[in-house]
Amino acid sequence: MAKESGVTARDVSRHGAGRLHASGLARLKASGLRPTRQRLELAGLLFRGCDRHVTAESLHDEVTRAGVKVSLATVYNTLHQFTEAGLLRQVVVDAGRSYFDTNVGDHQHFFLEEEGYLIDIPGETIAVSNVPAPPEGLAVDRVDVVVRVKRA
Amino acid sequence: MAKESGVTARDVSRHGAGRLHASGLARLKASGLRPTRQRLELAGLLFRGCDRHVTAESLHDEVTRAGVKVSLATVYNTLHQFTEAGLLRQVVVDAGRSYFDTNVGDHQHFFLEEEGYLIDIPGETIAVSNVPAPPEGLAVDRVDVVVRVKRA
DNA sequence: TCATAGTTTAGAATAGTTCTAAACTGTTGA
DNA sequence: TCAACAGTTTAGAACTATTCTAAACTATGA
Repeated sequence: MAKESGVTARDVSRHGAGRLHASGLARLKASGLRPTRQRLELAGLLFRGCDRHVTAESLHDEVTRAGVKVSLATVYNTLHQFTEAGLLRQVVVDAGRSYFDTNVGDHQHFFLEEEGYLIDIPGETIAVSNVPAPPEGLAVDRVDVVVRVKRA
Repeated sequence: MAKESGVTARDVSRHGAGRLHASGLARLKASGLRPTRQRLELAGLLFRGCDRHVTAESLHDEVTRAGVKVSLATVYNTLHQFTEAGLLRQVVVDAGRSYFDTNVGDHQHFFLEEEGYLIDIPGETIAVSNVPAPPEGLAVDRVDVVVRVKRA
């Protein structure tokens, strides 16, 4: 048999829950993260195409429900590593729980507090103007806009 | 001796750490909150004029350092009651810790993550335009802007 | 002054997250 | 191919911020 690279077709079919696509593996490699079973499964769920908002717990539930065993600690580690690598963006809308967004482009959010639910607002949509210069010695890192909404 | 109202001059001089001003007492009364020693002390610290940003812990430290004994649970209760009453506004900038702002008017914030430090940006300064209509069944409650800054 | 409803509190409990150290696994080089 | 090693995962402990509980306390109105 040919030399095995880190992840084989056998691995994929054996742990197929989170459809491995090129993008998951490619993203991991590009970030210098070893393509382990756990990271591939999580990447498979996160990057399967549509933009997603997850919490550590929601993602852990999801991967578990898919029949894959990944510890909650690993989910936390992975979310942070992916964020570090620029594959995810952390969204702060709730003191007490962290959300991660697979859309890392410039955009903002609607946040439905009652349900802990986020909806993307494309970056070109909202315009924030006249942001004042920050005090001496500080530089703007990012401008976050959260449109808090309620059931009408 | 004349009938004592809830809070006497004696109370004030005895527990004087947080200079009782009309505004603290008046605010409590207007909100239907009993002017207890604890609430008056906390109101005294919070509403002494300048706008302030506190966390439960920072306020608890402050009141404790002032030589006044108030439990942390009471600080939490009080911050929430004041918020409920519209005397404070809760600011979400950090998943994991809640900030409360004595400025309840329309305004936004600089947030220095490294130090957990907030700076007000007056309401008229920043303009947020083209906020899209929220999805069917939802109504905009508030638009929060957080300008995250770093030491340059 | 008394009764009562509202308030405070210590300490236990909880939620979300991070840490630890031991077991495991992907990768590399021979 | 395989040993060795660095990187990874994990269970469970630990930690932080916060909320809960139930008993003691206090402001208020009669």
